[in-house]
Amino acid sequence: MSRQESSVTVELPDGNTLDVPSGTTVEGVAYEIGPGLGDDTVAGKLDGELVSKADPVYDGATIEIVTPSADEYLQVMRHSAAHVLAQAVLRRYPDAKLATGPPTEEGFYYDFDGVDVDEDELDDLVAEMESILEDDLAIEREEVSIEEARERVAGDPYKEEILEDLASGERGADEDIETVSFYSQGEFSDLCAGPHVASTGQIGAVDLREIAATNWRGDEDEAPLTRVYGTAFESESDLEEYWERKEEAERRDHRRIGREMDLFSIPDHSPGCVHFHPDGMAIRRELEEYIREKNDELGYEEVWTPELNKTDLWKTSGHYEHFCEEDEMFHWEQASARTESDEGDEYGLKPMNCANHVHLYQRERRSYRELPKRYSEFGTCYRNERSGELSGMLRVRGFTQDDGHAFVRRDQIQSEVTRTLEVIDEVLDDFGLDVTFKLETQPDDSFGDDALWERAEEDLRSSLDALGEGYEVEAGEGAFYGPKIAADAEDAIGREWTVGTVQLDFVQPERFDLNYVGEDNDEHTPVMIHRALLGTFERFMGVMIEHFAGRFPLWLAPEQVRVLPLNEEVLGYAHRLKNDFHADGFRASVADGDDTLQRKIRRAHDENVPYMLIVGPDEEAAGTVSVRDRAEREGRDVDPDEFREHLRAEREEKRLDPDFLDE
RNA sequence: GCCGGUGUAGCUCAGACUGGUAGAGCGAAUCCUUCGUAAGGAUUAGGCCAAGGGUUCAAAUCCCUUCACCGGCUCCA
Repeated sequence: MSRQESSVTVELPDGNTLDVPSGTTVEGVAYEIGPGLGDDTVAGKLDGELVSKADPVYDGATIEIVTPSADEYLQVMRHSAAHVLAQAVLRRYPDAKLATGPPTEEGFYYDFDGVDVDEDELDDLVAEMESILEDDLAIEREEVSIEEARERVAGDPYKEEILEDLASGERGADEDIETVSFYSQGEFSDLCAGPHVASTGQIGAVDLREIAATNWRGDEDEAPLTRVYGTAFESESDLEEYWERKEEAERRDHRRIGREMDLFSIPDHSPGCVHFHPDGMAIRRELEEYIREKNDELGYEEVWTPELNKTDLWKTSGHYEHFCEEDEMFHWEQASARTESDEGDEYGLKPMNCANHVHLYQRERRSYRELPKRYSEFGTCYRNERSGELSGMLRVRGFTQDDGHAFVRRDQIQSEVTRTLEVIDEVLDDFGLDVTFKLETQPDDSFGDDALWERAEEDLRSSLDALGEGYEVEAGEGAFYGPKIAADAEDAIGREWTVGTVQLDFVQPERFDLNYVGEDNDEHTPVMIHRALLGTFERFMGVMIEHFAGRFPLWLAPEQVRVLPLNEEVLGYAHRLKNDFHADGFRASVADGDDTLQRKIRRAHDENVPYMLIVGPDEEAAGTVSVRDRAEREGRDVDPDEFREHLRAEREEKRLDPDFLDE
């Protein structure tokens, strides 16, 4: 292929290539393809990166044209909406200093200094923004020299900083930069790489969500800023739909449902520590039993080790150093007045279970024939998470992991990890959860040498490949002792939470000097695999509550069947039915208060009971029941034995929704 | 931890700006009602207004401190 100085070649999404004169912009390429496309061009993507339509293309780039029908359009529009917000804020607060205002997954935000708004004023700001949209101001791009840009941003400390970073090539700029771009609309102008829509009128609908505080560059030591969150959509109806989704997320909030269904509480006297109420514990017990079965299948031996250890243990393992750096370990010197010794011993609450399992491994001399040696434990750990991090059951200080450690030979790593991943996949599938695997690699504060890390990451990669489900890589997110695979489940609000994990650890076996006697009669160092299928019972239950919105599958439901007697005459029949369910291990009750039937039904629905059995004199006489499920379906003249048999199957197969009344 | 907000009955919230006897709905208890597929009626009980300090003749209300929670930032299972 001959390539001249004056032309560049770009690759189009369909795989074809196009030669255009050097310096041609994204928009120029679009016109080259077709005038209609050119007219529609809003922005472009060069090698996947969103750029302005005025950006020149470069040789070898893969180019995509962003038009109003593209997914990226929303992002562009929201970026423009952020500018409109800044413009509106400046109209009301002329002295405000602008920091940054990017689009986000859900909308956009803009950070300001010198703005003191409260939630009540958001409506006024929205009105101001809407008037800017109505004015349909043209959004214009301007390329200016660094020198001129300096003059323009003079007195705006944050913009000055951004500009200087750009000028010195620090913020991702790969070449010397001579010019920067400004975007302006009406009296407003902002240093910005773009891209943007052509005019403010093209932003369909905007709204502001909330005010939050942040710091310049997200750094606590930097200046505090006020962040205003908003969102924008192409139409009012899309915006309304968005708010409905937010409301749905709020209705599903596990803290709200947990209180309403009386599942758990986190009292002020133990922040970050979940108290499981009887109904919440019923769910946890099911989860525990389920995981025990899985652990049995995987060949784990269940153990229990204490929460309290001397910190010496954690100093050997490296946890002490790691956790104390962030002040995350609960530890103290225990005064020893009784022994009159000068110094007390230092104790701590375990932040992880692994060191205790190492002790169990280490107690005996191990042969290669014993490996993999696997210990599992529902171990309760404590970490002193910073107060601002705590969040219901999802982020806590005291938590119980469905933990397990496998001590393996190097040649066993891949099959062991793959098998564990398969089971995690299977487990999360039983809950109907979408899961994404992430490979998290060596962090900055890692222990152990790089060659070990490389090898460990390679092992995990090949296990993930063997699983064949695809995965994402998160660089630098691994544990300090080894890389890990995180199984992330998505909650109702679209947040992803790490539930299961598999972590490789070459470091602790060395620090504890673990070994086994190999076939060759020499000592070898085993590798530790840390893993959890659900992660922690606390977090997993929180995710479950939101995922099911409190409408748990039969096997997890705190109350599975409620018998609703029509009147006092049939109380005896109702209780006999309930006792039959109890005999089958079901959680069942009789609504024997003096409420009306309608009221009893209403309550059972409010409490998300999967099945209601309504019985009156007719049913008693016929020896039948009337079944109603929480999806408001009804079935009359049902044989109770047949129903119970169905229930056993529904429970056993962990079906997600009551299906006795399915057609 | 940082920035902002909130804390009143078991729950959801009025009352606070402008200091002057603490309110409602739901829930609970009791009684009436004995009911056929999402709220029958009446009565009663429930609060050291998060905790501590201050201002004042007087504080749920104004000020300060602490604690907890919520939303972000940052950090993690």
